Amino acid sequence: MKKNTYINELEKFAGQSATLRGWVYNKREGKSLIFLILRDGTGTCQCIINQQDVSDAVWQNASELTQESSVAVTGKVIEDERSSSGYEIHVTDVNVVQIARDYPITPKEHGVEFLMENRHLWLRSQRQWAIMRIRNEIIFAIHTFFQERGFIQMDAPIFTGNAVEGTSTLFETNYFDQKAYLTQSGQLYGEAMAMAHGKIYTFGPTFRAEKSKTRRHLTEFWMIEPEMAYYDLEMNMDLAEEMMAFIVDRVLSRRETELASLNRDTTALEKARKSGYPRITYTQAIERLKSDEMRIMLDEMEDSRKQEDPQLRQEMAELEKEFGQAKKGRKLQIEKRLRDIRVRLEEIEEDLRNIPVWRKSALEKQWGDDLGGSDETLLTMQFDTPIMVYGYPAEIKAFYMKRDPDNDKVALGVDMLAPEGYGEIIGGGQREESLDVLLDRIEEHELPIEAFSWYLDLRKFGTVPHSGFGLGLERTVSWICGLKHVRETIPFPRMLGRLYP
RNA sequence: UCCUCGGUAGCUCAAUGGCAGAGCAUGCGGCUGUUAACCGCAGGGUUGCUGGUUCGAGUCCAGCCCGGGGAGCCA
Repeated sequence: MKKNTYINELEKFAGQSATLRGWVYNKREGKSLIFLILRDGTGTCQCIINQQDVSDAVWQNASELTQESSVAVTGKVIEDERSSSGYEIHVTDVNVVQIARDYPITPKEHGVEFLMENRHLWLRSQRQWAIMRIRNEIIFAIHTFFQERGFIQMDAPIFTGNAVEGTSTLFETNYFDQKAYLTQSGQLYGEAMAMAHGKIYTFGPTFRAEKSKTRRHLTEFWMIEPEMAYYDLEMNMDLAEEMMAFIVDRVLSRRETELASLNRDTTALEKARKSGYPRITYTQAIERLKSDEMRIMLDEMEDSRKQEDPQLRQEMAELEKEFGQAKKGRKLQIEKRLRDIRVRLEEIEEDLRNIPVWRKSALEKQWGDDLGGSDETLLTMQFDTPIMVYGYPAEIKAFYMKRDPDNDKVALGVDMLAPEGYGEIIGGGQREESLDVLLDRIEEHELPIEAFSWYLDLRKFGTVPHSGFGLGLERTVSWICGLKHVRETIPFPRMLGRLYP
């Protein structure tokens, strides 16, 4: 096959003839002109077929093309503002590879259920394309960040013999007639690997069998877990925020086009591209939640939703009145706006139901309670960058977390919370390095000590202070892309009730 | 598991308990350097399933199935 020319390198071929191979994204047809929007994986480009410039056979080929038909198009590359890529092809030849019949995803609007059933095809659309390229950039940034700092990537096993923290619900499998679980965290293995290499990170899938149906949950998601010997909590937090700032900076500088095509407001991201995120203790977080300022913020939220509702309803009534005598184009506009208003009204209704619950959860919070999703959202609303909350009550944290030497009730754990309501994207902390303390903790948590024999060896043979954290890839992608749901951040999401495609 | 909203044409959605509709998509015809192109015509329905109330059910009631959002739990 002749060498391909890709749409994202068309500027090199300006004025020359080139052959693009790809798929028909859309087609507009006239009497003697066909406008083809071709996509090839690197971008989209408008191709113009003028009946006067091509043979009858080529014209015939072009008119038979349908959405998502595969095709090779040859023509002259011309700079033109009217094309999405800045260049267009004045076509001289069209070679059809396959004509696609009845492609289900039209360039119109579709519902979530339909799109999820067609995820294998949905991935081809502009928006999903942009998200996957940003996901890739984030993955590349993570590897670059750690590799440049001397971290070794080592992966933890996916089959494990025991439930690590004893709390989560895990997927159980039959491992040659023995019970095995799909990993919920590679951390304990990460600790072993850090004792061999100093600084390591794992990058792999993680599984949770919890029946969570929310925009932040998947049953299978990817987690990055660095683990470092001779690192305390503060060094751990420094690393976490440097990594996050590095990721954000990379995406902002290298995926501008993709962010723009997602309509992502980058002003919020700009503030996160440099490290120095606010750090507050768990105790300060509780104080904030119980404060007068929080109560006022919630009251204001409630009032603004209550005001917005009648305004939207009035606008809706006016639009519906106008609809009858509106022209076609205006009708489409009105329908779009009406849909947006309905979605917003549902959100308002839900917020108004939830705000009293959030208020109760926040204002009645006691030291020792865990922070819920709404508490995290309320806290992050007071900042415009990610924040780190550290020093949690030891009782609500895992057995391996080291306690504050100055306060036995406090564990040296840290969570990073993303702004704009995206919630926890990092969870981690300093690990307990003392054998005797760990033995006590395992007993307190009533965990089977046999399963942790190898883990305890790490404390017997040259134990050192060490720390690490877990970064949730999909939540990070979701925040950076400004998405409403993590299901769009992974090619084939696995969620409650979703195993196809 | 619980709370909450929903399921009508291939898709997105309308329809006071009273003749099931529109736009898009598809097919045919027309028109245009078009940008979700536009204009005309046509085909397209077990209103998620089962039962009940009623002269009459897409609409009301009960149960079930499927989906959205949230709680708990978490990244």
